[in-house]
Amino acid sequence: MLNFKIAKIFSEMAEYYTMKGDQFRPRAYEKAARLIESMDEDLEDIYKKSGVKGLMAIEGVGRGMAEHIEEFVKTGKIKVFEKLKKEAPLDLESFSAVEGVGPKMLLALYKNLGVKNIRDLEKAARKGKVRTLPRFGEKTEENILRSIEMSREHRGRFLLGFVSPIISKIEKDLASSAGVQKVLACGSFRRRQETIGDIDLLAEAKDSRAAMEYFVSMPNVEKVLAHGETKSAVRLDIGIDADLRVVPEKSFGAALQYFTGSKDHNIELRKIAIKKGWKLNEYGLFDKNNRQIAGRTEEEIYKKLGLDWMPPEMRENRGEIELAQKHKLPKIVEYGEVISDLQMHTTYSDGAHTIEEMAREAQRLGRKYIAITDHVGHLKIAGAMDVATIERQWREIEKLNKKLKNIKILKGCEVDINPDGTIALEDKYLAKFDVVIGAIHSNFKMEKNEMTKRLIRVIENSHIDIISHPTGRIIHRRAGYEFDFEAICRACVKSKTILEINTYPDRLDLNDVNIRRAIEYGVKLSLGTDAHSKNQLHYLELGIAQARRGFATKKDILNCLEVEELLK
DNA sequence: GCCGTTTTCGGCCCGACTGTTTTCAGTCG
Repeated sequence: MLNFKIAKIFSEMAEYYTMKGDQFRPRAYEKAARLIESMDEDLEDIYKKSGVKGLMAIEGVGRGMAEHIEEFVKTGKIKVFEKLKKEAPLDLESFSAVEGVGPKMLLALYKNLGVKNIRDLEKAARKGKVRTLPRFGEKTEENILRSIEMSREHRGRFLLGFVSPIISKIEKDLASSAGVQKVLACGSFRRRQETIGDIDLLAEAKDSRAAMEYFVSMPNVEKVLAHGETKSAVRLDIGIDADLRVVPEKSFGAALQYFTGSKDHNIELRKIAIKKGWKLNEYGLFDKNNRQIAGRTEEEIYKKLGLDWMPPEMRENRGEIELAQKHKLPKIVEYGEVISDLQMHTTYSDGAHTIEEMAREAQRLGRKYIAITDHVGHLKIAGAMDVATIERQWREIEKLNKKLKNIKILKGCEVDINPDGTIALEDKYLAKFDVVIGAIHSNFKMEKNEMTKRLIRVIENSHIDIISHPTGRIIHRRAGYEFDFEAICRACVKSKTILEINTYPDRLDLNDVNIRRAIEYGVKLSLGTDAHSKNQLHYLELGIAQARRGFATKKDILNCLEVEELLK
C-alpha cells in the first residue's frame, strides 16, 4: 500500500515543482512515481530489509527520494512535500480530476483571477473571464467548464480496481476475527460496478459487539462515524466510507439481497412481493400474517417470488427481472472460463517486465496462453518497436515457447490508428503477427462522421484483428471519442473484427452497456489487461466482471477458446 | 533530483495535439 501513497506524493511534487518553473525535478519525480507504482515489492519491506541503500537501488530513486521514503516510513510525512504544499497558492490535488488544466495554467489563473479552487475556476469561466487571459481563449474556457462538469459527476466514487484489494483484505480480516462466522461485501462492489461509492459489509456473528469493536479499530480507519451493536460506520484512510451490519442467520440471505441492490432492482422485487400480498425487506420475505416465508438465502427469496436466482452483476434493472421470471436468463460467462489475456506490454516497449516474467506470472494466475502486444509504429513515448526489434522479439518468443510448459505465448502488437484510418506498419510485418491490435492514441477530438469513417477503415483492414479500448474513455477523466457505435458494430460483424474489453481499472472499455449492445449485434469480444507490469495481470477479473454485467456468455468471449481455436 | 560518466557536472524520452498565436506554451501519453 505504501507504494501507492509514495507514487501519488511524488507525482504531486512533480506538479508543484512544475508550477515553480523547475525544469528537471518534475521529470525525475514523475519518472520515479511511475516506476514505484508498477513495482511488486513493497517499499516498506525494501527499506526494512536494506535501508536507504536498498531504496536507492530502485531505478529513478536516488539519495534524495530514498530519504523522503525513509522519512515517510518513520513519520508518515515528507517535510519537503508539506512545505511545497504550504508555499503553493493553491491545492493542486483538488484540481487533479479536472483534465486539461495543469500546474502552469492554474498558476496563471491564480495570479490573474485569484482562482484558488474549482468553484473559483468555474465562476471565472462562467463569467467569461478566463478567455481574457493571455494564451487563453474561448475554447479553453469551454473545455475547462466541460472538465469540471465531468469531474463533478464522479465525485466521491472510487475505481473498482483500486478499492477491490482493500475490500477483499477487510473481508478476510473480519472473517477471521473473534465472534464472526461469515462476512460479505455487498453493494456496488458485489455487483462489480466500475466505480464504488462506499463499502457495505454484511456479517453473521455470534458476538456482534466484538465484531464491531474489531471493525472500528482496524489500522486503516481514519474516523469512526458510528459505532453501535448491529451497525457501525467508519471512514478509511483512503477517503472511502465503510459500513458493517450484523444480521441474524435467518435474515442473512434477505440482507444480502437487500444490500447488494441495485436500488432499482430491489424496487422491482418489492413490487412483485406486494402483488402477491407479501412484504420484502432486509430481514426477509413475509406473508400477510407477517410470518417469514424466506430470508435465510438469496436463492429462496428469488424462488418464492417466482424468479430464477441471478448473479449480482446482472442486478441493474435492465431487463434481468423479466428474464428471470420467464426462466430465460442467459448463462453468463464464469470467471474460470476465461483462459487467456490478449493485451500486455513488456520491456520491449513501455512495460516493466520481460516476456518471460509476464508469461510466468500469467501462468501462475491460471492463464493457458497470452498475447504479447508491445507498441509498434509512431508512439515513440511508449517505446514503440522498430522492425529489427520486432524480429528480435519474435525469436525470443519462439525460444520461450519451447522452454515454458503450460503456457503458450502469441506474437502480437498494438499499432496506432492514423487519423485517416491507415496503420503505421507495413502489411508484410502485420501479416506475420498472431494478433494485431489497433488503437487510437491521438486525434481524439475528431468530428463524429470522420471518426466513424476512421474506425470503419481500420476495421476493414484484414490485418487488424482487434480494436483496443474502442471508445477511448478514461473513467473520471475523459469522455470517449464521438463515433457511431452501431455502425462500428455492423462493420465488425461484416469483417469479423473483434472489439476489446480493455480491463485496465480506469478504462474498462468497452463498458457493461456497450458490451451488451455489441453482443446484440453479434460482435465477438476479447479481454486484455493492457498490463504494463506483471502485477497488473490480475486486472483480467475486472473485465470479466464487466462482461458479466453486459450479459456476455462464453461464446461471446474469444478468450474462452483454446489457443488453436482462437488462431483459426 | 537522478544518472553516468567525461568522476563531479552536464544532460535529462519526445512527438502530437490544442488553442493560442503568427511562432509557441501547455498538456498529454
